[in-house]
Amino acid sequence: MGRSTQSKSSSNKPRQVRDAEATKAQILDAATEEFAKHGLSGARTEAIASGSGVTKAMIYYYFESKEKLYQAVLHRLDFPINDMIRETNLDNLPPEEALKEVIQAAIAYRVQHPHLGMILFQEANQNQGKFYKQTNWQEGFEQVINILERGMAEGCFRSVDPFLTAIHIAAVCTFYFDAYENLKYAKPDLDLRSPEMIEQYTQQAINLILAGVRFNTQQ
Amino acid sequence: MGRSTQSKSSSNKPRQVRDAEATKAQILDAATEEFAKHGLSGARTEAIASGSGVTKAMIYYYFESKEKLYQAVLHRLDFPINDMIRETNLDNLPPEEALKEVIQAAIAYRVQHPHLGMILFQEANQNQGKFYKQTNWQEGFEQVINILERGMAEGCFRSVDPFLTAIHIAAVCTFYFDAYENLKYAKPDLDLRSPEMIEQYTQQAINLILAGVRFNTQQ
DNA sequence: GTCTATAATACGATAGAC
DNA sequence: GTCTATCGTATTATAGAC
Repeated sequence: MGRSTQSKSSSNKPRQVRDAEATKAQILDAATEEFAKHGLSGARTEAIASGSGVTKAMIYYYFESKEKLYQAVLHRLDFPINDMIRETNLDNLPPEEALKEVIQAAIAYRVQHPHLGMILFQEANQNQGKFYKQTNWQEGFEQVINILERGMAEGCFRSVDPFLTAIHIAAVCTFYFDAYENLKYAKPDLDLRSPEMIEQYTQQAINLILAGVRFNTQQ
Repeated sequence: MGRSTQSKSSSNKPRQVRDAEATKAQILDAATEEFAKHGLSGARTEAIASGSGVTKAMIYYYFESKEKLYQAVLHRLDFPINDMIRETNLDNLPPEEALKEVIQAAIAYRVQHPHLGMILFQEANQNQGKFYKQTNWQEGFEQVINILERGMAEGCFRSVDPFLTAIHIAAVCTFYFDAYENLKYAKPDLDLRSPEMIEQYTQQAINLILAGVRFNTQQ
């Protein structure tokens, strides 16, 4: 039957205000959420329109087509995290510290961009990463691999496969958010998105990964 | 424009063979793949029909509606892994061994059911776990938590939050498969689905998790 | 049990007024 | 820059022949 469009607390702001950048941003926000939920093919332009408080026609006015809008969403999510990671100047930190920083940054970014993970999964499974290729997500990945290799060379990390271990680290940083709606049923009394839980989750992730890669002779 | 239906190597078997169970199974197989890619709302009944080599009408004949078919798919994926885990009789194994067995079983199950992860993610994000609640996935989760608690009590695991650590273990066991289509671009020369890579991935996962939770005084 | 044909609606995209 | 109205097609679901 198709899902009920119409929904969402369609922002009842008086539109007709002619602010191009604001409108574009509203569309992108709503589109990000819609594409995360349903992927490129499953997303409904009407849902994006009502979610952003504008009409469908605006989407085509600014973005030409659903596919172009999708690419714009991907592109907007692309760079900030790499910048974040670059800023902390990881090469100057000892490998353990660098790894901790990356994990913290990745999780913090995920808190700010809750839809990122599902967008990437939709992209992988629906479009076989066709659009993903055009993005720069690889970069963050390479960073982690570098840290792992440096840690092994310096003797503070045990011998691991850096590529597979980087995948595992990415897994730990993203799964919590992507599976949230299912996980919440396991502990109905807990608010998994509260700052306290996120903080605990971050700590547990760091502890697990660092203990997992550390070369343990002493202690 | 919608995506191009029509596709898929529509099994050119001569139909009209009247084998109810076989037809149902074919529909469920194709539906599993389609729902994994597009979720409940995004899935196209025509794609499921052509993917299973029958007509749309058959889907409604056997499953009444798209939503009922979706629930049937979820239900079919539900039990086997819990059985698998139960069979190995984890309570009789030392915690480290038990954890290793669970990780191996989970990954092996994922190899056999490549669409499981995305189905669960779609379910979480598209339907807020509405249908997930009716399944028994919690059970496997509890098993891992039990092992972790037992390991801590016996002093072979360090002090971890068992719930969050179980989430991290689940993450490591599923992310590799769910992100496959994106990950493959990072190492184009590698076949991430080859038995050798899966074996390496499994070993790395076990090593990382065990090292991550082990209480390390010696060695 | 399986198919073809079709009804009813949903959806992507555009035209044209303001 | 924004809206309403609408076109053409895609899609769910059903009716009815075989």
